[in-house]
Amino acid sequence: MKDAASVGELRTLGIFRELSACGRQMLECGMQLNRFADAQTIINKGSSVSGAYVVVSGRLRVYSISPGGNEATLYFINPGEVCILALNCIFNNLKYPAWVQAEPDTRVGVIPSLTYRTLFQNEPSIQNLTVHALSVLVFRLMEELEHVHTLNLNERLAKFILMRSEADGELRMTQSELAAHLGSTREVVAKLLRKLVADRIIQTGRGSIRVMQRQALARLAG
Amino acid sequence: MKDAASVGELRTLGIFRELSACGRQMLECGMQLNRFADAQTIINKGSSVSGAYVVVSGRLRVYSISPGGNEATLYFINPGEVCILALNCIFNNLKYPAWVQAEPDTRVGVIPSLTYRTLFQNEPSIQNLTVHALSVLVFRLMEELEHVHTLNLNERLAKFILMRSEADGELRMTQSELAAHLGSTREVVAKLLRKLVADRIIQTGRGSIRVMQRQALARLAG
DNA sequence: TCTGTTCTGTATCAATTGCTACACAGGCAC
DNA sequence: GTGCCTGTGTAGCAATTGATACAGAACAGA
Repeated sequence: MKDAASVGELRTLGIFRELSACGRQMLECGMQLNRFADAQTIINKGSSVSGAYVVVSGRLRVYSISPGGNEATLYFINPGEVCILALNCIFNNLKYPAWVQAEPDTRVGVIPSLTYRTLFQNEPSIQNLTVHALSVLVFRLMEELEHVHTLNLNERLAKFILMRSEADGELRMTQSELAAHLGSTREVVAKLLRKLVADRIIQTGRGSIRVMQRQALARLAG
Repeated sequence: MKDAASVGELRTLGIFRELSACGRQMLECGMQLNRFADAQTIINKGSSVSGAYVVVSGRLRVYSISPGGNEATLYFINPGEVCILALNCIFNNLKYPAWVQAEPDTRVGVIPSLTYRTLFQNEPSIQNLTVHALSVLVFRLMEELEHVHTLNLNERLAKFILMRSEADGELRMTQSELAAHLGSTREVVAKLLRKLVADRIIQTGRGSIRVMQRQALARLAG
């Protein structure tokens, strides 16, 4: 790997700590680091997958696009997490089934497919990492699917704002992006936000939302 | 395992074929077989998971229940497949996050948690089985999530009937069950089915649907 | 400052879906 | 037969959501 700092960071994040010397060497030789200063799409649906993706810093967003062009966020990949879809593709020789977008200031390590499969066969820690990452994703997807089935858009919006806002209540995101995350349209989101503003539960600004009453929002989230 | 026929069946289904002698013995000693002659709920949300579930014959249905009481099918587990949620729970010591219902004439093998974790550590074939099963589930869930976001109920209904009907076009299922699978209500499903009947794409009967024009249905499925 | 772009605020109408209510048909037990 | 239960067919209204349209505010750059 060309970036020693990133190797250290990955260890700090709890990844690859228990590798054998052999495995570590394989990893450090094979891994490549990609930096994404600006938000940009880095994988398109149907792309071939070159390897396992590990987020070092920043965040990746995995989303689908409807025939009408609307986006819907499937899930996020945070620092220290592995892109499971890419793992799937590696293990099953599939094309990538969705789009991936890097948020600003994101660094991603790429472990070539062959390297990863070899590591998986020989390193218990990689086996556990893989299974655990898959497990977490399965739970997230099931939860999301359940929410889509059981909650209406207003509840999902409230939940999303709660989950994604910072400790100070700030959520920097345009209404269009918000709508994309929820698989809806900007106008509908704007209408729902309007009600929340009228009830003084949130304040809206250009490109940002500020939560004023966290508990009230939590009640609305069902 | 108390049922030699089932061990053979599982091998035929491609499971546990490549176990070491030691691993096979562990499995045969520890595995229990449960038979479900009638349709019944076998796991409730929040239950503790006693082990890994392998479907020998029949089918399991995993579903969630909304606060209002509506069911929504998350996915099915077919013969030769493992219940991944149970695996998740085993590896992460979690309670089961959904309900599971056995269809009539279903047999399920249960491998105690400890046995499975030991097998996972030592048997490459179990590692692969686990990762592959998780991968397949992730893809199914993502596909379902994408469909919920991008398709309307009519399209999802058409897709469901297509996927679940037999080769002769027969689908034995009440409209209520159909609605539960889709996370909707009977009345709405009945309304949509009515249109399909009027267009002579399907015929409806008590507890069954017969596909008359498979291609027309496929077009409607988006 | 001017201009073009992005984002927000708002209104209106259409389509979809959920909810309630009720009639009728088939099957089963008595 | 009679009554009961389950399942289907249908109607109508309410709520949610999507689609279209347009005006104005904030922002960036020339």
